[in-house]
Amino acid sequence: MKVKKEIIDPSTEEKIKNAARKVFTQKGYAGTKTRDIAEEAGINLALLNYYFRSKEKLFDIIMLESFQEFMRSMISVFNDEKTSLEKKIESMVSNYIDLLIKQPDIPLFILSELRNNPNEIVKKMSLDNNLMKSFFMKQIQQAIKEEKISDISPVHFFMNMMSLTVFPFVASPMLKNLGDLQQKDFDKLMQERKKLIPKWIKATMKVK
Amino acid sequence: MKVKKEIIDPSTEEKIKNAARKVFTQKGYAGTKTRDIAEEAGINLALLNYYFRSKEKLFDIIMLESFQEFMRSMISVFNDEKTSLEKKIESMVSNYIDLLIKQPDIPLFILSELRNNPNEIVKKMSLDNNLMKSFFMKQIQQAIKEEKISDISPVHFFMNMMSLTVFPFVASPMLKNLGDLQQKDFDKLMQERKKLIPKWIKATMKVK
DNA sequence: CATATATTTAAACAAATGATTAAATATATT
DNA sequence: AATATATTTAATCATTTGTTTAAATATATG
Repeated sequence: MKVKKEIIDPSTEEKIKNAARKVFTQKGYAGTKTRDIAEEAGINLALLNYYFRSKEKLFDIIMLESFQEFMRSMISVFNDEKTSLEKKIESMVSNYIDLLIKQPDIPLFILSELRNNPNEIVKKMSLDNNLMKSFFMKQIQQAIKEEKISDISPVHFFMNMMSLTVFPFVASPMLKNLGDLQQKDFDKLMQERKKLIPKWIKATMKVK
Repeated sequence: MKVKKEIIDPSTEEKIKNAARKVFTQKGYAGTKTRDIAEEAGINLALLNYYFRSKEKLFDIIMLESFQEFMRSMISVFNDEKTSLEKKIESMVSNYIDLLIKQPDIPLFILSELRNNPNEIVKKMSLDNNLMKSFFMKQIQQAIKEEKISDISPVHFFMNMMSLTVFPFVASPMLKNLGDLQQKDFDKLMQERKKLIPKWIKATMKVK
């Protein structure tokens, strides 16, 4: 084992990461075999350990990246001091649905892995970006003060926004079955929700 | 291996099932080792196979029961022809939140296992209880016709109800971190939602 | 009580799985 | 070109893991 390579072949390393992202996301950490990743990447099994030392270290990298991607849309929007509360909700929902149509199984991957592991990554990310102290939360508190929206814990509104946006993707296998929907029908509903969810959120915010 | 026992000891069998339910729900199928279950149940490893033949068969039993429990609240409420649409929403949400406070990790268990397996159980259950043909859906369609609620696919309303109710539990590890909440705070919010969600749903139903 | 049947146990097996090794090949450096 | 370094490969290892076996113990039945 060399400590470090002076020159890396990005192609092989990337092939492994891409394969790992795909397989881990589909099957979870425990359900993924290193041989699955090697096969998916079209590389020799030993290369996985050569480039990433262990299954766990590779997983940590993939999880960190997935989590960052999942949070990125939110964070940039939340801390923008120029946009109104309404605009924030609109762009958050729209950004998320676009992301989720492209990568529908990121949330379930993150949430199901989080279940077991009080993951370091999440703790770190949460500290770095304390939601409760974001400009978004200040705007909600201000709107409550001005009696523009109802006096309910702002966390409810955040939960509602995430729930309405993310849950349909998390539950899509069940919802498709229960609702008798094809993928095409499902995607159409999700597109509709881009415009509907902001309206719904605003309506709920006025409920006493 | 005997084909069938004439007399079974319900105590041992139940111990295994209870342990299996706990471990499978926490760690998922792939993450669960038969030895984990045996240890949790306080029984000899071989008894698992003696009573249930294999890990997979035991899992199928647990999954079926969990799924049935998850659907039961919904189905009985949905097909009741005596209650109004409003009352249905209220009792559904309230039933679900009570269930989820007691068993918070059932939904994530079901959804994460469903991700891989286009499970037979779900297909069967869905056929038996076609949501789209339930009395609940007829009531929504009727309300749309009478212009009491907005003309949007009824599936949206169903999604919204499930999202607002179930998602906070599925995402609780993340929400607790992001929202800086203790378990106590979280439970309090969920109790508040029992009354809030029905109001929110009704508000969204009038959004054009 | 004697015998059959059911349950439990410790030990072992076979396959799967994460990781390593040493040799072979490719690539860079002088 | 010669040498050093990096990458790739096939084979192997050590553990883990689901399952089975055969013997021991408990329980029921006649």
